[in-house]
Amino acid sequence: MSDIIEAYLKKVLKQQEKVEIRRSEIAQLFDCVPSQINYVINTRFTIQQGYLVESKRGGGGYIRIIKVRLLDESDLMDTMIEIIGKSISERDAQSIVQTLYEDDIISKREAKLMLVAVDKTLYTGDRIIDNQIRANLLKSMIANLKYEEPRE
Amino acid sequence: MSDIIEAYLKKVLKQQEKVEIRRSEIAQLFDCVPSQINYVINTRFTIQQGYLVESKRGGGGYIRIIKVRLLDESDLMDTMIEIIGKSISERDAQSIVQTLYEDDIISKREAKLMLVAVDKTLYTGDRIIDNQIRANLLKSMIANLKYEEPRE
DNA sequence: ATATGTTTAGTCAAAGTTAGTCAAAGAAAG
DNA sequence: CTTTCTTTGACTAACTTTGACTAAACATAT
Repeated sequence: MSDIIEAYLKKVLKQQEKVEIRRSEIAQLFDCVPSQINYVINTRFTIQQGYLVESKRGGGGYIRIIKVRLLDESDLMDTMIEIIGKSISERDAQSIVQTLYEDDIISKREAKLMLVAVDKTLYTGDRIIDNQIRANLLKSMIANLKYEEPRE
Repeated sequence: MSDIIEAYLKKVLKQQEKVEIRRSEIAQLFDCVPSQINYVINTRFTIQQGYLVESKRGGGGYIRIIKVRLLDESDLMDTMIEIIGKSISERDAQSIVQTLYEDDIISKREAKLMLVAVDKTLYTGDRIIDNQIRANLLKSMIANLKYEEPRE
């Protein structure tokens, strides 16, 4: 179900940069509870994945999803480094790598390398420490790409 | 039993390069416990045998097996993985990356990424643990470069 | 202006649905 | 007889669905 709703919204976003919905309407359209829409947005339309979400409650309320595409690669990478901060989950890290790949900043092989570097099973086993190591690695890798000649 | 399930999956993969199953369905089809499917996958669809496996749990979960093409240099890479073992120093790791680059197995950018991933300052600070993490990362990275996925 | 009611969306935790792990038991091979 | 491979199932982990409760914005009456 979540996958279907995600696909629907992304399809719209392929043609427009922005989509505005009424939560209850979409819920009704797909015959699910309204909060499922929040679940989809929280898991598939995060800033790490390159989406911005705005909403308003009350009469005339809405949820707006905007596909953000930073003009400059360097800006995008700076923003990502900021988002990563001191600690990051495996899932969020994967989203960031995915976004870099989709925005054509890294190749598929580079993406694979970065995904490996971010894999939780390879570190210490302690959640908190692992999230910090992951943040360190990911930030360093991205920073490194910034100062290298563009690929190909 | 395992052989039968293996044969079934490989038959599908002869025609499709990719197969997606629901673990419980296949288990039911062959009248075995679900975890038997994991056994088959772990013993017969490894990366050494040229298969990539992806999966997702929860509602709409799946197991996906993808047939990949191994690179010509994959034997050399296997040797490197063996040499790395359970633990490796930063210096030794650097020379392995260097070798990969000189042998034209990885690009300059890929080398840079790997060198970052192998940098001691990014881990825990404990030398023994760091050497283990480094070995895990490096082996996993090399293993992931061994194959090429079919087109999307 | 303020209070009250209505209409939205947000949160969170419990329940539900998959797949993963691991070790003990059983079977087959050497 | 011993070793290795396979089968099984109890337990765990990850992801999704659901719904009761909360919060915010707007509308209306006082």
